[in-house]
Amino acid sequence: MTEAALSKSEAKAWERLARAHRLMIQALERDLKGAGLPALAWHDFLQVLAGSPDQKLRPGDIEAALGIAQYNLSRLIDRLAADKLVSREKLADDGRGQWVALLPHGSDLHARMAKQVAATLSAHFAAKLDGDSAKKLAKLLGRLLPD
Amino acid sequence: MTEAALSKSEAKAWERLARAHRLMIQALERDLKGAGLPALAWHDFLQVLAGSPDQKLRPGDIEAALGIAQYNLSRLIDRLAADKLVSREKLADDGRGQWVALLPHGSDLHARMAKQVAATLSAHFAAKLDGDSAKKLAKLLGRLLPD
DNA sequence: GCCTGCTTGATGCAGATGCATCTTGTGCTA
DNA sequence: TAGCACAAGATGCATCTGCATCAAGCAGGC
Repeated sequence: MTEAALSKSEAKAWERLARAHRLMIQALERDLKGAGLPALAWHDFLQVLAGSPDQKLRPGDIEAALGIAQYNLSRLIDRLAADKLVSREKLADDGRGQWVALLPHGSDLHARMAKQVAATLSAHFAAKLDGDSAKKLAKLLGRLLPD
Repeated sequence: MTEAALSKSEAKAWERLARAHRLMIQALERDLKGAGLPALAWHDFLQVLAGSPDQKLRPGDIEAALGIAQYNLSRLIDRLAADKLVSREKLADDGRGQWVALLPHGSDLHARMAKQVAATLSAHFAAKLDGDSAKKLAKLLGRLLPD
């Protein structure tokens, strides 16, 4: 950190990115709650599991996919498991590890949540991006990501 | 919420937006902590105050500017006030209201935090946007915001 | 086999957030 | 001016997050 001049447009881009993100998150949480569904974090978690080949993953993989902390994930699994949405299965060949597997009830819930999330994204996000704006936006945002 | 089909690029745009935001927030919090500075929320709060004409604002204005909840802001002010960064001043003409005013110590802290935030944004955000990408990105994101 | 170090996941505790509700003060209206 | 609705903030309580640390299992060298 020697000198760190941010141009006007760079500062504005970050400001708007943060603001757009906050507004969308608020809309998503509001609509989920309005539909009597759990918080967005549960959707994201279930989504990752549902998208995996065998409907089950190691905690470390979920952690990486969601970008959340280990201790945080551990307790998130606790809560989902308490609701019979997922199950923990001990690994056969490594006594430390476990699989987190999606249960039918969890699959159901994911479907309902995904539908609501898609509806909110459609109404408050996609609807504001005409033509190929979404594609352009995705491309620009891609530069900010690793790889 | 009848039918809510999201196109591939729309879904990808949102996914990347969320991911880029998360990574930047993590970098910002990490670097602030590494520099022995408070959390990003304090920076944003101080920033709003520092940018106001008289270095003081009504809680409602801060709430709107930051997009955070009233009860949340109330306690955030508690913490900043406890550190002598801001002061609460009773309104003369309305016994319910108050001004939240920036104190010298708060102004100092804001300057240091802003410097660190700019450094992190510069290194992890701006550095990845060449040419007029930042401007294009800001423009696209602008469509997602109200007004 | 046994010590050492590493990996996986859990947990006690403090701080932050969300939610509902309460308190205090204003202004309007009858 | 008494009553009532409404606005501005604060607060009790439950949940969630962050941090440090811990327990259990594994792997490698000796």
